[in-house]
Order: sequence, then structure tokens, then C-alpha cells
Amino acid sequence: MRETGNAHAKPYHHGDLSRALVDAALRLIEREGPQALSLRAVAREAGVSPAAPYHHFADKSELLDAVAHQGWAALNQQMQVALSEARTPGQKRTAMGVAYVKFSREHPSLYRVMGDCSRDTKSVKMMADNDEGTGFAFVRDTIRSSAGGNVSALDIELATIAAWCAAHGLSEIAGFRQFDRLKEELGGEEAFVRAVLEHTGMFQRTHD
Amino acid sequence: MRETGNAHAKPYHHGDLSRALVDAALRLIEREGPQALSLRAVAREAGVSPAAPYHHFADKSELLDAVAHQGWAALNQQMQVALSEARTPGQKRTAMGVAYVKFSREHPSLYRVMGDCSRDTKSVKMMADNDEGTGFAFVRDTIRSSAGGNVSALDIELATIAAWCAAHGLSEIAGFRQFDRLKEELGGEEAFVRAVLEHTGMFQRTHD
DNA sequence: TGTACATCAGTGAACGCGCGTTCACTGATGTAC
DNA sequence: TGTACATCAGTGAACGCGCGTTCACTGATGTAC
Repeated sequence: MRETGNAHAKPYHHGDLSRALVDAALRLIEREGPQALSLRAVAREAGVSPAAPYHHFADKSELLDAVAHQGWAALNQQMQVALSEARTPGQKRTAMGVAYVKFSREHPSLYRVMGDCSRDTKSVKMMADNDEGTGFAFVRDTIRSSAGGNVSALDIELATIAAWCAAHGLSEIAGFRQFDRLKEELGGEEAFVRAVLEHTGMFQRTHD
Repeated sequence: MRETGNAHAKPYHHGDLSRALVDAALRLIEREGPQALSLRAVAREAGVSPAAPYHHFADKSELLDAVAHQGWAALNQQMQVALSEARTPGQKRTAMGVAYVKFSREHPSLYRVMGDCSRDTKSVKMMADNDEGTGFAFVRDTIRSSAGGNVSALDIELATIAAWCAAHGLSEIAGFRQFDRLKEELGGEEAFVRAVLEHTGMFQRTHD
């Protein structure tokens, strides 16, 4: 068993430490929560000295950004899957909302990190300036196609943002114990999520 | 100038340190953000030794809870004001949403702390088990009165939760730079917030 | 194919920092007699 | 009204901790000739 390329007995040089660090961070985040996500802990998890990450990231926040980026990519993908599996615009829309909340609930700590990074940079990977292929664009397209031709781009944009707000809000709220009874009544958390999403804006527009 | 009750030249005993600590925390949070909110910093801000808070709070999280509680109380009150100033159910609902988001945007750091505490305790002061007098109850009542008599309590509950999700989501998203152009177009952030809230659930329910 | 050497990607010890919390203490207050 | 004393609410020094980051270093790699 010579020390060739595929490297058991871990070689001095790692090969792809950059990626390994992000993976380690994701593992750590999942296992111990977002407050455990220190640079040192990530290095430890990756089996590397505390100084090693600095050859790949300028500082801690740059590593966190990479983690968040990975998270948004995964979330966008989940939404695309949901989109492709639904038929009517209405179904598509709910399905994407459910997929969004499901992702955030299955990876709550990662989702929190994603949110923190977005807050700091004042933008969001889900919605780049050219947002082709992002969940945001999927939702906008769906809303556009269900709105009909004579609705302004502004209205569609606002409705898309509103839909995003609903999904994000629910992502953070769905876990509260307060709703345990309601969830049980409805047959589980996913049913609860779907029900809330389907009640979004209901009874809102009344006479006057 | 004797050392009587009203105590200039700060007396050894503070009088109402418990309240003073919460006030100091609020000041600090406003001035330096939520990550600056350490027990020591709060004590410093209140002009007291680092050990003093332990005579009033078991630990840091108990102090934070008190801060969050204060925050929810203030938010509930703002919503009540908004409620009392609007006439129709539709106006009431939007006004409360706007008031909610306005509060969270004016005190983003406090709002974040409120959210963190809620997450940890898995409940929320805005929505106690007996939620009389909370913003949540105001919204529910408003929705109930705009829904008409033959709508189930479940539907009303779900619609209320959905409305809360929208407000919460928007609270966290409204600050993103991505929306700067849109805000300007609409005439400022409050107009933007109102517009998004009014587009909540729009184009959602289509034929099929 | 070998060798010299620049460059790259790690190591591990150390820096200073602020944190939450504890401890023995002490000054002020209030109550019993 | 005075005095003894228990209790309360502060002090400030100290604890151990993990953090982000820097530094001089060293082992591995790749390239020029």
C-alpha cells in the first residue's frame, strides 16, 4: 500500500481542503447547531490545524459565506424538484412553498446561517441580481403564469416577494411548540405547513 | 445635599437594578447590535459590577428573556394603536401588519433578540396560551370579523398564522439591499412594506 | 532522468480578548427588642 | 428612641474557557534546466 494519489494515512497536503472545510462546517452545524460554528471547531472537525483554513478563506465570515452559498444552492434545487413534480400553477406554488419550508425545517441551523449571511451582505443567494435558476425566479414565473396577461410586472414582483415572506416566516415559526396541538390535529407538520400556506392572504380582501 | 432617598451620587444600593439592567440592555442592543449583548456589557452599561446582575437574574438567558418580554409588550402595544386607528377589517389588518414590520425595522436588533428567545423557548410572548391582548389575538379577531359567520375556527386560526408569517418574513427581508430600487419606485420603505402586505396571497387561488 | 529551488499548503505555539460565572467580601438597610 | 443583628444588594478579583488570528516554521509538490 504505497502512498499514491488516493491517499490513505492522510497526506500532509489535503487535496481539497476548501471543500472539506465547508463539508465539515455543514456536518458541525447539523450536529451541534449554529452557535458551535467557530473557525477552530470547523478546522478540528476537518482534522486540520486551526491556522489551515486561512490558506483558503480570508477570515471566518468568508467560510460562512461559502457554507451559506451551498445551502442556498441546495434549497433552490429542492424547489426546482418540487416545481417539476407539480402540474397546475396553484399546485406548483404550494409545492414550492412546502419544499422551501421543508428544507428549512430539516436543516434549521443551516437555514439560520443562511439567513445571517444574507442579512449581513444585504442580499440573498436565492435572489441574485440575475436570478435565473433561483427559487425566487421559479416562484415569479409561476405567479406570472397564473396571473394572466394583463397584470403589471410590479404586481407580480410584489406578489413574489410576499410569497417568499410567507415561506420564510413559516420556516421560523413552524417549530414553535404552540402549534403542536394544531399540527397533530392536521396530521403532522407538513400538513400544517401546507395548510398555513394555503391560507395565506385568505379573508384579506373584503368588500371595501 | 444629603444622601436622602432620591439619591444623586449613586448610592451603594441601586433601588431598581433589575429594571435598570433591562433598560441598559435595550440601550446597548440599539446602539451596538445583538452580538454586543453580553452580561458584562449590560452590567457595564448600567454602571454596576459584572456580578451584580446575578442578584436579579439566575443567568444571562433569564436577562435576555426579560428584554424580549419588554420587546413583545411594546410590539403588541404598537399593534393595538394601529388597530384602534383603522376602520374596516381590511384596513385594520394591513395597519397591524405595517405596524408590526415598522416596529421590527425600527428595532431590528431587539427584534432579533425577541426571535431568538422565542425560538429557544419554543413559544412567543406575542401569543401566550391565553393570548388575550396580544397582537396575535387582535389579528385573529380582525380576520374573524372579516371572514363572516360560516368560517371554521380552524380556518381562522390558520389564516391568522399565515398573516403572522407574512409579517415576520417581511420584517427580516425588508432590509435587503436588493429591494432598494423597488422601495424608491414605491416611495419609501413603508410604502414598499404596505404594498407587499397587500399582495400577500395574490394570484394564489386560480381555477383549479 | 536528476537535481536545485521556488512555491504551496500544512503545523503548532502563541497573542490578546471578552466572556459567563463564582467567591469571599462589605456596605447599607430594616427589624426586634 | 437606640442598639444588635440578620439580611440584602452591591464589589472586585479571579476562575477557566474558547475564540479569531498571526507567526515562524516545515514538509510536499512542481517546474526549469
